[in-house]
Amino acid sequence: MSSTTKIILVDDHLLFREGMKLLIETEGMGVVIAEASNGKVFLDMLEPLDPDLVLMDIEMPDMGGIEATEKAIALKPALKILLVTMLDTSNDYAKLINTGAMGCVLKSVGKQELENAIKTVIKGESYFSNELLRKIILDFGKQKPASNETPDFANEFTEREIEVLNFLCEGLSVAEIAKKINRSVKTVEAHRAKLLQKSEARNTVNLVLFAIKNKLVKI
Amino acid sequence: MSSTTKIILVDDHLLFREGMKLLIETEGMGVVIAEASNGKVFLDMLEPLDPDLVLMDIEMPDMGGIEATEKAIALKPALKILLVTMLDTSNDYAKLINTGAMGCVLKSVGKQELENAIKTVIKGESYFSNELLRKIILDFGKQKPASNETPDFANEFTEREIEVLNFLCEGLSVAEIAKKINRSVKTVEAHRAKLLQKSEARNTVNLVLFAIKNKLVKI
DNA sequence: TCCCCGCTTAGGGTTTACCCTAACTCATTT
DNA sequence: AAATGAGTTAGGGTAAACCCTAAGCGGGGA
Repeated sequence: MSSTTKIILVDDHLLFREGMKLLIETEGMGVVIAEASNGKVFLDMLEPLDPDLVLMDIEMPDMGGIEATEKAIALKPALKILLVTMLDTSNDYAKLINTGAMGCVLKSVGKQELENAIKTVIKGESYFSNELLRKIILDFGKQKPASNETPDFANEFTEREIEVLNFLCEGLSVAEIAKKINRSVKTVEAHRAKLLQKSEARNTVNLVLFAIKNKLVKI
Repeated sequence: MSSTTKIILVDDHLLFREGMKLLIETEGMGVVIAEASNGKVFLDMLEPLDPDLVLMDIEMPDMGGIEATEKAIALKPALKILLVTMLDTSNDYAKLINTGAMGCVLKSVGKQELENAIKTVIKGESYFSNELLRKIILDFGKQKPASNETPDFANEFTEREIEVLNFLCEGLSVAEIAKKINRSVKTVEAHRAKLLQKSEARNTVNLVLFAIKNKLVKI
């Protein structure tokens, strides 16, 4: 990799590609050997051209950067792809991490950071813009507390039913639960029957799966 | 919050607390109104002292920073906590995000970044060190593909057993499974019995919970 | 080649789960 | 005061789950 880095640009905006090409080549970051206007065009040129690095936009017609990256990595696992994206609210940024891309920078980065990102990725290390990292972390953080909140279903069950449901989800038998809450086996069975009815489950396994899927219990 | 920021330091190393206190007060970031050597001591002083900000270490004896943060936030949801940690491999950094802490910085940060972090958190925004963000993202990225791989337990079960296990985890009864795979009810029951034995589960619910916890099935 | 062992298959018998019904309590309504 | 309705309690009977035993099949080793 001591020779010039061979780069393919993938972006649906010609102007952006031209600007990037000029920036990359005047700053000596590498040489742009090809350009593609979407993921499909890029995948067709991947085999013959064998680039060192791909700068890939995410929002593109026909095939976006996420899908194109996944398919390209499936073909060439060692290929280094640096995603380039705008920071808006429409994307699921956490998804970027698992595409196989070695990094992701914002379109708003300066040439210094872009050069840094390219060098880092070429070295085989990953590079993600700090702003992007922060956004992913915050999104990630917001999801969890939301899922910790009591879902709608919780209102549909009585206290006893929830108590029994929790024991059932720990794997206890009805007899064991009856002993724990000092009630007859038949009573606990009745509570479970109510739970089955309300959750439209056909048996205890379905009930437990229902509770897990609706996050009524912690496992 | 226009007056001086009241800060509690929580760290088991006296020297670190003294250094931090000196740094905070000479740089005018706030005033350290109390110090605690672990999470328990801190929680006892939280109610009477009512701090604006808590600088909390993670690795501490008796009660660590993660648990202390969760308990403190449960008591005072608006409390601003800035975690301070070393960047090593033993921590599950992704866990930090859901503690309720408003931020996390590394012990290696300079006074400029610390001041920045404190001001950001006091404003009500979150602040996480870039190095830490990067580590979390990388861990997060590594986990996903790993969890898609077949776990160790998978080798312990035969093909038929795995087939039956998957149906059981969908909530099907033994009779339904027997019909699906064109075998006698007794045969399917025998497979389930083997599964129960191998997973040391006492009943089907426990077996399903075992499979879910060990990621043997997708739910 | 024969033996051994694990997988798959299945039956008999006991325990538990599941369904239907129903009494009692208590808060709310008429 | 009587009626209503939901929650908790529990029994009786049937279906399913669960445990023990065992035969047939097929691959690997003495």
